[in-house]
Amino acid sequence: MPDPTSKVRVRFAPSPTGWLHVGGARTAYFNWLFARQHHGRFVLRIEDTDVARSTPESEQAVLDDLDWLGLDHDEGPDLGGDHGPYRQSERLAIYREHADRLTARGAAYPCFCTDAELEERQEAARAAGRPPHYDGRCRLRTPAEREALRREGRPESVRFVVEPREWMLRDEVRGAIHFPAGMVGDFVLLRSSGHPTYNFACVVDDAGMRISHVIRAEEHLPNTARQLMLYDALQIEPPRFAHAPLILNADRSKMSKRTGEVAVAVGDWRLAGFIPEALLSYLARLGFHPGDDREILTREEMLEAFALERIGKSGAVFDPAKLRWVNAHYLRHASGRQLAGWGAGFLPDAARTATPERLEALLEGVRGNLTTLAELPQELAPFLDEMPVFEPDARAALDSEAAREVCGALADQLEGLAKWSADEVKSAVQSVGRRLERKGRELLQPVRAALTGRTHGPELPRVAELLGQDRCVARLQAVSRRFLP
RNA sequence: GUCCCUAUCGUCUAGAGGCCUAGGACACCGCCCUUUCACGGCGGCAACACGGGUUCGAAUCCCGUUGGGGACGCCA
Repeated sequence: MPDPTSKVRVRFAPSPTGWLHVGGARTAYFNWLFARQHHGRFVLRIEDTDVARSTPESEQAVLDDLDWLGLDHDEGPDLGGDHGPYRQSERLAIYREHADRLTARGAAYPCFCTDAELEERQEAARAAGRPPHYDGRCRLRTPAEREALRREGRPESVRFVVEPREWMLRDEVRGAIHFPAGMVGDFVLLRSSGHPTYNFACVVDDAGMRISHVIRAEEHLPNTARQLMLYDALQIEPPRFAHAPLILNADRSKMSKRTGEVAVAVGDWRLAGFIPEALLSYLARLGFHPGDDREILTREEMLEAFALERIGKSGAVFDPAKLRWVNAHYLRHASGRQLAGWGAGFLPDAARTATPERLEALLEGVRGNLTTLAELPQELAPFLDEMPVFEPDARAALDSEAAREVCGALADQLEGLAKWSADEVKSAVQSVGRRLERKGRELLQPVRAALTGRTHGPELPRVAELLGQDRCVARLQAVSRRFLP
């Protein structure tokens, strides 16, 4: 519950130009944790100033992914709040007002350079080995020149006057960071379209929305210098900043949409059968350490353990293998009911139509063999279909006189059973083993293969229990008669 | 090119001058448990980038080199 007296206000500010990706999910999680543990407010702000790339569909997708992850916000475009609107495209007048104020004070000025001119000069500067900054040529124009340029119909943007001084940031995770003078040139505040640029909108909104802590990824570190300048010019106390390390590809480049041998979209992991708890737990440990040996932390445990000072400084490679391990861990320890909820979208029709009790029993039976929910159909199939589909190694395990003999003998034994339980089946198998003088792999592997068509799965007595007497007998008989579909 | 950040096993990381013969986890390998596979348990492999300082003592502090990354945009 947000506490109205808490001063902590954090935000997650995605741009709706695609899907939520894992880096964004981690940033959102860190912000959410910080807000919740300080009983503050978690604000969702949509940064849709890039008109060409922003779409309502994308905004909805991001909202859906956050919802799936269970990262609920307190203020946002969908909920409203006291500091809205929460979509930057709806705050244009606010940016204009601030830009005008800065211009009136001489802290900003109109710029009439065109894209082509800018690009040309930038390239020239690069070629000459100079920093590719704006050369400031519109800064000194007289009012008369400006009027003339305006009449020519040239595009008019607003640029910020960058003072020749150095800046210092006290980052909550990195400590003091010095930005020397001359690091950046006069940058654009308002585009000729009237839309603000990222740094300007970010500062105006963080200030306007009373954000106390900006927790975001390291890629924004150089931006912070510009933002500090803006806070200073606007005479606003800046928030505290915490920059988390980047999430990296296997080659240590920034994990992004294009370099993808690994899925980066949260939605892709969801579709691949990963559960939100596992994804969040894994992501949290990328660049964060709880201070003890725990590898998997639930949301509640993270609420206890999370601290800005425990965020690391160096980039972290995203390792799908470890995510798989975390996911499998959650699945193995889940109840049938939980699994039924998580796995709803992955269940085959035959499982959907089963009674809840039957479904939960099946899920608890197979959970030990699951890494992702996407494996549900194949793991469940032996228990749902009339006859199993035999995998190659199961066929191989059954391809001997000895194996068929075991199956035949066990079929007879099971057929005569008056009571059907895991224990009864177990002793029947034991007695067949004794009689035919077979044990271990020689005995159990053919039985498993005959019953399920596979060489791995739940413990045998449990398999038998879930399958029922008739199907067990039928399957063993089929194999003993060399009848493999 | 310029600026900024960063540097411990393949990967995620612990480590705040002596507790370090560098700990945990994933992955990999072996053994045990289970009359099978998996799960689990136990064990193994495997790292302080390099060079200078400071100090009685450095993975830890300082400087440099190298590597990696990010940013330099009317993208965010």
